[in-house]
Amino acid sequence: MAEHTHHTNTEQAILEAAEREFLAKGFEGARTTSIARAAGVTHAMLHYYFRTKEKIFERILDEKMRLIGESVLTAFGQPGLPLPERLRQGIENHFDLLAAQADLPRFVVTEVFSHPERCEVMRRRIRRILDRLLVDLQRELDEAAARGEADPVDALTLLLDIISLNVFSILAYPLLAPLVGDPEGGRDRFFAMRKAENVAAIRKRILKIPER
Amino acid sequence: MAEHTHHTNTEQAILEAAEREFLAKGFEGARTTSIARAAGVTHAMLHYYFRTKEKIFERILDEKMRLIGESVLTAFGQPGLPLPERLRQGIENHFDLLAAQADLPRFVVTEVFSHPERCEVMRRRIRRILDRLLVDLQRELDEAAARGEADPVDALTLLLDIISLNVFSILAYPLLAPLVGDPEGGRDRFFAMRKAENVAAIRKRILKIPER
DNA sequence: TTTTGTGTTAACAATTCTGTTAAATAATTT
DNA sequence: AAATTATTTAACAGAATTGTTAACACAAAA
Repeated sequence: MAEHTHHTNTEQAILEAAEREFLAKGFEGARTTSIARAAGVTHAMLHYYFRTKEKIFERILDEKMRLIGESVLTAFGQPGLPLPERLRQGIENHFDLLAAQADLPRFVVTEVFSHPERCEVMRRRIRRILDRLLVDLQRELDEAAARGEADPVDALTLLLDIISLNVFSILAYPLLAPLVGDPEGGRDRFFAMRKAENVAAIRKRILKIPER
Repeated sequence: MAEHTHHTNTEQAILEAAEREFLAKGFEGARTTSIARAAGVTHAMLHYYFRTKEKIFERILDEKMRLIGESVLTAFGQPGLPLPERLRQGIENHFDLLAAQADLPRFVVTEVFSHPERCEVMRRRIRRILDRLLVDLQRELDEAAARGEADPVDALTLLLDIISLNVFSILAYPLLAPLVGDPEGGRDRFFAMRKAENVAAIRKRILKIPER
């Protein structure tokens, strides 16, 4: 039998089990009894610490929404490098952050994108982050364009391109992996390929069109 | 009251209601009673025509998986055009097909990506479609590269780039729309912008790097 | 007209799931 | 130590959900 007494932190155990359950099955699919079992506590404990299933879910969802937003900021918010290098690093960081939590994008899609009210919450977070990022990035893009080193591009557009490429790569991995590479090289190989491609695609996106 | 007798096609009514319910709420979230109510039939009729909730769901899911795969094929499977034009048309067709069924990508993500066995089914469909497409497309890409009109690119890689950009645009629309354009121009404006950007990005992806 | 088979209804059975409660146990304070 | 507070348990209540069944209606065939 597992330790059943004196969880110095029952609350934490519940949260961790809940995170796994909700990420794997979504809100509707998750079962509170299953969470309790996985946490090694009685079913009633869930209602003692958090009143309802919804309350537990909100804790998890909030944390994950924060993480998704944060990943964009920490990936791209490093000024001081030359533009191509900054972009390359940003894309790779962003990709790696997502790859480290590969079930996160699917969770956000299923739980946020379909619920307008949750979209609103997420949107406010994103807005704050973009406000910090875009001005800066746009300036760099404009400067590079002025120097004739790059085509003029809208910063938000470019960022959406990056996020599209990265998120879809992670999201669709279970579907795509066997299509692209060897079956046993697997995950790492696939991720390496897609990461490189996403960098290459964005590099070219800002490339100055050669005059004839 | 609605017509309650002699539905010449009760089965169809159930399927249509089920499609709406499953697409909106997913398998776990969907309620058979809710489907019955929406179809205007008794709850027991669902079990008369289809034995279980699962059976109804499979019907819908199969149809939708087919549609997603088909959209790629019908969009890109039109040879005989010059490469850049063929790509532009392919991307736009694919985008439009998805936009016409905007809740489809989310449905596939929630219901397929998280279930390995469903992934396997979907993968076989995709494989068949790609086999028909890729050889042809790769040849065109190679020819263009040989003529010095384009950089050499792997066809599957390019196709994944396109699908990433298009799918994410549709998928994340509820989240992104207010971030990008005016609030009232809304959906059409957002879609038009993203579609144009995706074409532009892929165009540049195959662009030949200018020699200095 | 009787029979037969399909479609339909209403009520119900069985399960599952969330949330509650009262009592027991441990920890903390006084 | 006594009292108070916090945590845990076990049993249960209530609701919702899927699936079943027996009776019924109606059409077409025999």
